Amino acid sequence: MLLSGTTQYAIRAVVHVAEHAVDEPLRVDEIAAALDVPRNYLSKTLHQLVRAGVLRSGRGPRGGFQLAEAPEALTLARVAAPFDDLAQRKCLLGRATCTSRSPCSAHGRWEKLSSAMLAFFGRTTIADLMAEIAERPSTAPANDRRASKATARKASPSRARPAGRTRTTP
Amino acid sequence: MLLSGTTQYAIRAVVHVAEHAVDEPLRVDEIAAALDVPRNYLSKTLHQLVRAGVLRSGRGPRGGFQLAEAPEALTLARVAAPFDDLAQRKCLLGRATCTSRSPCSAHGRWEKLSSAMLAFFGRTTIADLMAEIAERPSTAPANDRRASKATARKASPSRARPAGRTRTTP
DNA sequence: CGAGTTTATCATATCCACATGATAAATGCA
DNA sequence: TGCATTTATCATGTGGATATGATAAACTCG
Repeated sequence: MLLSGTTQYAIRAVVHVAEHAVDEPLRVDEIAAALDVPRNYLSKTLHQLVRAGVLRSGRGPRGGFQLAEAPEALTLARVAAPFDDLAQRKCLLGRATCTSRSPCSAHGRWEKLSSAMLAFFGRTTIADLMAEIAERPSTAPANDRRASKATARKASPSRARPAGRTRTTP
Repeated sequence: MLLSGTTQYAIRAVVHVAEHAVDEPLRVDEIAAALDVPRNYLSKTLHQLVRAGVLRSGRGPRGGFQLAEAPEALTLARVAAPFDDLAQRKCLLGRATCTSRSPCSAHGRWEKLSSAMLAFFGRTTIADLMAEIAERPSTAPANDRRASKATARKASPSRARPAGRTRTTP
């Protein structure tokens, strides 16, 4: 795999949180069920994302996970960082020191692709991956305005919560 | 890592064989020493390459490993195939079925890069990675000329062989 | 043939990513 | 305050990639 399983969990989880934890935090159980991923393992993974400043968490009733920043600010590189050293892929043959000064035999040919990959992870954001759910072109917004999500407010809560007063980002 | 450690061994080993096993086969001990990888593990790895039709092997005195085909015919994809399912990297999030019909959230954005990667492995050959030793541009290429090594043809054989009659590809 | 050399293969060992289950700690609320 | 809820953490298990060491099988050559 290109990314470790844990990193894939992390990206999918953060996208899911970004999409569904708009009003109130989302609990691990819901995320794990939605992604079909082991609950306790995901819990640990999410906690690492909290420490990395990608998510925020709270315990007890009304606890759960939310984004710590706007999805447009969360690059895949940031989400993957705690689990995967992406820069390591710069050398195809795994040499720790593979520079243009001391290149491995594949260096010159691989360089362009590896830079493109790093750029991809550095530029693609969680918001980019949310696009397809957000899109709802009934009124046909021309290009990529996923802001239209605002119209479809509050996608049906998968599990009925006591439905207390809605807390809007305390 | 992008490629598994074993795959990296395999590529480096095949390049080494291509460069040094021109007259007579090369023994595992020499390859393992040159690459600084565990001998028996490499032996097993090389054997898989034999079964894959990348290398040829022989036992006993005058045994060892040679290329089974011209280095121009050996793509990285072929060398990596026994160890690594490169096509699996087509989906960033690891979904088995991730097509344009049923795409993961990253599909559209990742597609171009993943195809470029597959193309790279399908087109780059062992000969390409030998280039720097093979090249002998006595007419001075301006920058980055590590090719000057090439002038010192046939780097000293690390271990003296009985030096019998040279057998040229039977 | 028989001795020596070299790959092929087998039986284990080690390490790490991934996962599980139980318990602790924090939080909200009646 | 005390109970229910939810994350945090700990102890442990499992499987596969990576290695190791020993033995078997094939080959060369005197």
